[in-house]
Amino acid sequence: MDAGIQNQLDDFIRRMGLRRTGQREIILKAAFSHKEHFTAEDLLGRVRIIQAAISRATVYRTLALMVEAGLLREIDLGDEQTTYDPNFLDKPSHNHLVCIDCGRVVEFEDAHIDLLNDCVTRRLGFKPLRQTLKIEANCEQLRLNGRCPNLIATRLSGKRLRKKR
Amino acid sequence: MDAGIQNQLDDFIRRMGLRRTGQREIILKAAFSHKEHFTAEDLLGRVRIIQAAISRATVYRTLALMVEAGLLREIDLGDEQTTYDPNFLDKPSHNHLVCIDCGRVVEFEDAHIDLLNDCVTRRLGFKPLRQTLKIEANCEQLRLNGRCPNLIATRLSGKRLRKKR
DNA sequence: ATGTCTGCAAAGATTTTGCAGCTGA
DNA sequence: TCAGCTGCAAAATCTTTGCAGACAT
Repeated sequence: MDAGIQNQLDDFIRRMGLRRTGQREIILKAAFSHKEHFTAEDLLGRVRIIQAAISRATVYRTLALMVEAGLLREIDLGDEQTTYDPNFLDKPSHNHLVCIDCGRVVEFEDAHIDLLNDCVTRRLGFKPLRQTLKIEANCEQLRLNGRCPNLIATRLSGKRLRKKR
Repeated sequence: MDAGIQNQLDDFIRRMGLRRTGQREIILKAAFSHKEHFTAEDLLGRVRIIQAAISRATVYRTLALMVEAGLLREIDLGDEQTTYDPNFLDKPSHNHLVCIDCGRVVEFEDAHIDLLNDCVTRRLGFKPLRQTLKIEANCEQLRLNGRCPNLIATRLSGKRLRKKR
């Protein structure tokens, strides 16, 4: 994990008159230990591997704190779960493409998209702050070759495709 | 409500081997009686005005049915509520702009955005199916004039700004 | 006739909260 | 010191589900 992230949270904590605690440090580390998106429960799982004694409530509270501090963003991948994305620090305006076939999520940036959305927003009389673009698409490889390499990987990993319930 | 919507649901029902019921008809009417977005609870409220005897469970089940049939789409306006948008039949690829100041939601279409996203998606090796774009922005009028006409309207209507809890 | 629907209430899943004791500044 | 933090369990939300009777085809 980038040390700068720790500093950013510390800054936020200081600015808001909050406290640095061991729990917050561990939860932060857990949240940024991977590039993958995660749910609250995922994060609790990671945290419990590092140190078992942290409560679910604290994880939820720290999650809200990290979102508030701008370190994390909630994203909607369409699978009915509240998902957190730790990659907005590195790529502040990235977008998501979700493969309908395998559930794989591709993150991508595109300056043209950003620019165009900016123009459209201004034309509507607003000053753009942030945009959220999700593209759902089919895997072209699956259509051409009859199989999607990611589909197999996804199944092996036991990850859910779409709907949870 | 457009009579075509009724037909579209009926077609779907027939195709899936389901049944036409009075409840479904009423719930459909309620859902498409306005252009506004709504939550499950909003819809139940509307339905209860028409006929009190319909249960919450049936509303939830019919909501899922209408989404399945492609009549309605779930959208995420960032207010932590599952919101349904009845306007995708009229404007199949419209986007949402949410005013951070007043919470107003502006729907807009833009062929350039659609085209560009299509290109980007193909370049990534996928065949685009649907896109979801939400732009959060500040009201330019508020910045320039010190007040946002919609802010007042929003407050008067008692609508929640962002966060529910 | 019979497979689908509905209403009800109970169950589920996820997230929040009240409170007492603990801890960082 | 003392306001903020934590853990726990209970509460709160929102949504789904099992079941028995009703209904559409």
